[in-house]
Amino acid sequence: MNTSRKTVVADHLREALARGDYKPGERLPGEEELAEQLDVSRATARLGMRILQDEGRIAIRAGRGAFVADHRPIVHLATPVTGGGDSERFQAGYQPHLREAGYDQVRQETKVSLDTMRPKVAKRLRHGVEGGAQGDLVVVRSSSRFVEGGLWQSQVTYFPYDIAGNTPLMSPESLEEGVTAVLRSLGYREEWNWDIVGARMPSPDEAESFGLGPGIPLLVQERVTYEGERPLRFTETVMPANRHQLLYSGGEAPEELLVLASDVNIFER
Amino acid sequence: MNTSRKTVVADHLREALARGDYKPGERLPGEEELAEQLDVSRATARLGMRILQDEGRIAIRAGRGAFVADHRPIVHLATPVTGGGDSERFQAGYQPHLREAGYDQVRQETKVSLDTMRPKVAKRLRHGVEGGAQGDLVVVRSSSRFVEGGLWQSQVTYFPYDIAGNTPLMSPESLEEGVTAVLRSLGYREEWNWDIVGARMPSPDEAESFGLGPGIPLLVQERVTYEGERPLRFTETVMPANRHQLLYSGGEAPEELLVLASDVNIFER
DNA sequence: AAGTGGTCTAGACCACGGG
DNA sequence: CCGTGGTCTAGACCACTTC
Repeated sequence: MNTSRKTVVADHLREALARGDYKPGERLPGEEELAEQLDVSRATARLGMRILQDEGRIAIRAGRGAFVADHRPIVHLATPVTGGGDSERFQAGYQPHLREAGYDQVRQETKVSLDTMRPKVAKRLRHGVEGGAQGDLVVVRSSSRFVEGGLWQSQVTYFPYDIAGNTPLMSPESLEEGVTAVLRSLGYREEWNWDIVGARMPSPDEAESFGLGPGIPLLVQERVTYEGERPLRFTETVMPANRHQLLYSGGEAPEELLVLASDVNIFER
Repeated sequence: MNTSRKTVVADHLREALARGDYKPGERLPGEEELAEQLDVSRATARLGMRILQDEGRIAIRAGRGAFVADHRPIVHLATPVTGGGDSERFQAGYQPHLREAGYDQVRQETKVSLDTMRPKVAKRLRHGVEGGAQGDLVVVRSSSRFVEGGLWQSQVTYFPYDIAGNTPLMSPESLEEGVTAVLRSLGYREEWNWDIVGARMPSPDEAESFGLGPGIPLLVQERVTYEGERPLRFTETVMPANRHQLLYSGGEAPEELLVLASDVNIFER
């Protein structure tokens, strides 16, 4: 059994939270106060709080204090369009979806560049293509989505140059109709795809740009779409897991029940 | 710009790792040694290493030292069976899949209990059902999968009692044929489903049972399957993100390319 | 027993946020 | 300005691992 002093502090707080002594968003006792209450040094109280922070249960802000974390992830429909018109609620696009969830001030920045493939990209886009003349060139579209001024989600899409070169895909304008539609207008059909979903902790840069403290992982989704055996694009989406969840539906799901799913929260007990 | 001493330590290590000075699994300099090299107190060196640990880049083991983290997540095909026979490589089941990935000593423990629905469970299983006599009862199947002696993944499935009561689903034997097949033999068809995928940090209990240090999030997958509008089961799967990734395929994906996807690693740069 | 990380203290000073 | 967290030190002792 672990009865170190800092564990005592952490357990003390954890129990208080479980009891509901403090509501989400509410401020907790400060380091000094806790140290006195539990008769430990301030450093130890600090270490104890740090544990709760690493668990994602509280958010500590310098000069302000510690606050109960409030995770309300938004659900994104990730199921590819294969199934036809799935749910209008989600199909309408990213921004309306967010607005509906109560967020305002949604903004998007897109940058486009031309680059040679990193090994990681090559591994995903090279299949079924000879490494010909421009076989190493990719069009890179990087989009950052901001909500209420903060970075919300970032997405990078790589297209083989012979598909996207000198097309609307190279314009930094946002693609209102969606990538799939633009590709189709260029004569390519996204017939099928795979998604890989995983999670990891943010790098310092990522933590900084997303405004994340310790205890908040990133959800990472990689998607490659194909026409036949030919890869059309590789998209990597990175989003803080306290604000995002992915929804995959199988079969012909009635919209009403997808809406139910969109209300799910893995942080719920 | 952050130039605090502990940041210097962290950056020093991060650069060394990026340079490839230490390979995955290799031991790093100790706290004392680092402190001396960089002319900081041991406590500061410690804090610096802690940062790298929280990023999931190194694993620190008491009495041993710090080691470069080596994340090699296994890809699990999560796409529901809707599409028919997708890929034999994955369909064969969990254990062979793991064995193929080079792991031995795979074991599974299943416990079955009868319980009343928590609110979370009710929210997911109540739809399309009147809260009748036994409407609150659920059959709970908890499975823990162990690999090389350590907890690998844990899964809890809830069935409405009027579906699973007095059936093979209440036996703690593992269901060789899979839940879907057993349900079918009981006259239920899993016509469609939704999955919600998210990530969060482990609780102390979870960290303990999975053997996780700081810096490793959990991947959480929730799945509810339906026949028509009736929920048949709710499954929650929890797995350490450094060892698991989920694969969702859309369209009729050729097996060869799914195999390519199964080689993807989000930790790659 | 030696080596390495884990915990803890007391005290100092800095940095940020809000009156 | 004050309160709060952020960083850092020096030194002590404990617990676990390995030889």
